[in-house]
Amino acid sequence: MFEIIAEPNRRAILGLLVSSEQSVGEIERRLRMPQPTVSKHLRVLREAGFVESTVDAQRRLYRLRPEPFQEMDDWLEQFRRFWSGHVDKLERYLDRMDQMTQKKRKTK
Amino acid sequence: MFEIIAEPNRRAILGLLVSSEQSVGEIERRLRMPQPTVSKHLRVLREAGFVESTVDAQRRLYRLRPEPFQEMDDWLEQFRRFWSGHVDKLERYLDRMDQMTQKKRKTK
DNA sequence: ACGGAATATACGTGTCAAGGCATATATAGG
DNA sequence: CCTATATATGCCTTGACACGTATATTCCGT
Repeated sequence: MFEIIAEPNRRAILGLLVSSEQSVGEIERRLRMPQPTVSKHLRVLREAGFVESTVDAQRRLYRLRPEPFQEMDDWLEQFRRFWSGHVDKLERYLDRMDQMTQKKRKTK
Repeated sequence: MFEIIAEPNRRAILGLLVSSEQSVGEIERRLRMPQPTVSKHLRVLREAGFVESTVDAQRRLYRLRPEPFQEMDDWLEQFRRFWSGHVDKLERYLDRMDQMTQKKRKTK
């Protein structure tokens, strides 16, 4: 999942789709990306579950699926706790205490 | 930044460091990862700003820096709006309306 | 059927990053 | 200084993946 969004073009595509579903051609024009490139990235995104597509005549419309984003959000959650103000400062304080304790042991 | 966390070993390292700062050896033992591998990944993480290190005799202690996580969180924010309940349902509804309108145009 | 629009996919190429192994470097104690 | 511990880095290999070009496939109107 994280490997998927590591690619900048795919992030750009996702950024477009968050507004509304779009066809390959629309993505192509808005991002100035060659059509085969668009299709290839969309395939990756589709297979990874980030998007789903529907057929509209010759057009394929792509839209976001929320699940992978929720999973990423879950992963990020642990770090959010880490960086929220109070916890952050306390952790650093305790780490410093811990270091001092260890240094005392070493010098013994 | 996203390319950094695309690598599973690095995510694992970050997952360890969220609890408390650690030395290379501790990471090595907890993740059962060869020492040079740990060092290499830590270097990548350090250069990308995810971690910072301090020296404790022969040991290098690594700890998290919050900024990259905050940036990722910001990026995810747009999708959070997308998947929050009400907006999500409304969007889908509007998309369906949009599709119907287009189909009517086509058949005209 | 044919032609056109839209898109998916095949094929080939070049780049790059992860991992393994070896070695260099940093720090401290005796 | 020597020895020990801890870690960083060099070198090489290899597989993954993005991209460009070409072609195949899907769908529809006439």
